[in-house]
Amino acid sequence: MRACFSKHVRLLKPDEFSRVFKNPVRSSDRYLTVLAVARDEVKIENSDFGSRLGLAISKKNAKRAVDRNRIKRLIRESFRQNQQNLPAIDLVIMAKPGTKSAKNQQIFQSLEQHWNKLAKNFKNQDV
RNA sequence: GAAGUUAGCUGGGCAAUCGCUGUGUUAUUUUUCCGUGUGAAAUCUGACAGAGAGGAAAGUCCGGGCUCCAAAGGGCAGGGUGCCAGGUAACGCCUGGGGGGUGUAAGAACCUACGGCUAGUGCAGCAGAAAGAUACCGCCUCGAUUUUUAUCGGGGUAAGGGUGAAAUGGUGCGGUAAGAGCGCACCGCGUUUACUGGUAACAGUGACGGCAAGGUAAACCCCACCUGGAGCAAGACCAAAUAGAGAAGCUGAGGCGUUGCCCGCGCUGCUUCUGGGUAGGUUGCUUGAGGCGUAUAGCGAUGUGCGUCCUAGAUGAAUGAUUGUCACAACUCAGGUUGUACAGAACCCGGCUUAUAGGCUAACUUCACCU
RNA sequence: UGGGCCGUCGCCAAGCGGUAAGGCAACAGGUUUUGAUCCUGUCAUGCGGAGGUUCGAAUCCUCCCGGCCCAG
Repeated sequence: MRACFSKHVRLLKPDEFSRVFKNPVRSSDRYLTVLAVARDEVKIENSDFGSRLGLAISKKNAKRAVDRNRIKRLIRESFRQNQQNLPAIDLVIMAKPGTKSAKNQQIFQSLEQHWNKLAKNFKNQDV
């Protein structure tokens, strides 16, 4: 699988977002909160397997547009590199107030921990 | 060379790897249409080529284009601007000039909401006699009482005192009962007037007025000029749906839209109940009052001619990440370590305002040195 | 992205050119055996910030800062 990031691996519609917010598995640390839900079986039949990503970076937590853009880009980059390790889930990532002052490497480390944690969780559920 | 002032430009560079979003070419997957040409259209995934944040993209404070409302029409109301001339698509912007003010070692510079209180109305707490036509103290004079002092009453007076942010031109001389532009000289003042210069604002000179009662228009207002409303979530197209149906009620001088109101104009029956049901996509969307170079007119803003270039177009929202190296800054004996301003397009332009590390250039002023 | 509104004490607020009302809360005192209620007093703490107009700005004007609402 290629490490690409195009439209069909993102959450696009309000319905998809609200489905994640409704009943999520949480994973959070001081920088980010990750919400995850297993994907619908029916929809998976039509498209390819894999996880999908949605971002929710509020103006409250990162006031400047530059910061918001930076956070989103870092999350996408990390997701792109790690998506082959993830199960078929929908993710929503939210920023916390401390995120904007964190360095790029710190955010990457935080994200990797989240990926590992989620991968373990969902494998256990399947078993 | 140093310091200062002003104006303009720039906004880290290069390389490697992995990605993202448009465009073009090409291959491929799937679908649809005509109907069977290896057509047309859409779609998916690759490859290659070339492109991909700003000077403020920001604040949304002005002005325009564009779109709809009648390609906006009349009146009132409302809003805006306010020395003069020019520039511009337009402006509350810019350029040049005038008046006023600030400031420096330097008249280098900088700032300026700068029409009209003699059209009318209003306002000025406290203090003060008085804040708009004024006599508290004081000064002078007349009358009465009185030996005088003094007291009371009538009148004149704004020179002096005191209050205030502000008190009716200033100084001197004359003049007077005391005073007063009452008169004169100088200075100041001016919807007065003549001449000169200037397109004009205005400036200068002379004469005249005797100063006419002040301040405040970012107070109402008056004058002159400008101004229709809403905004790309405008609007257009495609598909679904609001449908259609039934019942009841209301009115035709009605309802809806167009601006706050009145006209005018356009569309049209309206309301409630029953029942049923929802989904978005495409376009607008980037070639423009465009950039660059050059010639030319102009003090300048800017205009004109010629040549040349095509340079983001996202939509849960692309323009990135990592590494190396160079540049700069801070720390450090060195090795090295850390950091690199303000900040992210959303229909597009012209301004203004605010934020901004560092670097570069030019002009002017003063000082120092050399010839 | 566009359009609109608001900042006055810890909270709710009036005032809109002339010394910034009032209520709640807080604090102190009184009443009471104690507490609540009630009474009296205090509240130097405030007009979001910076300029300007004015003799004088919370109020008028300009520019910023912060917050809220509406439009798919």
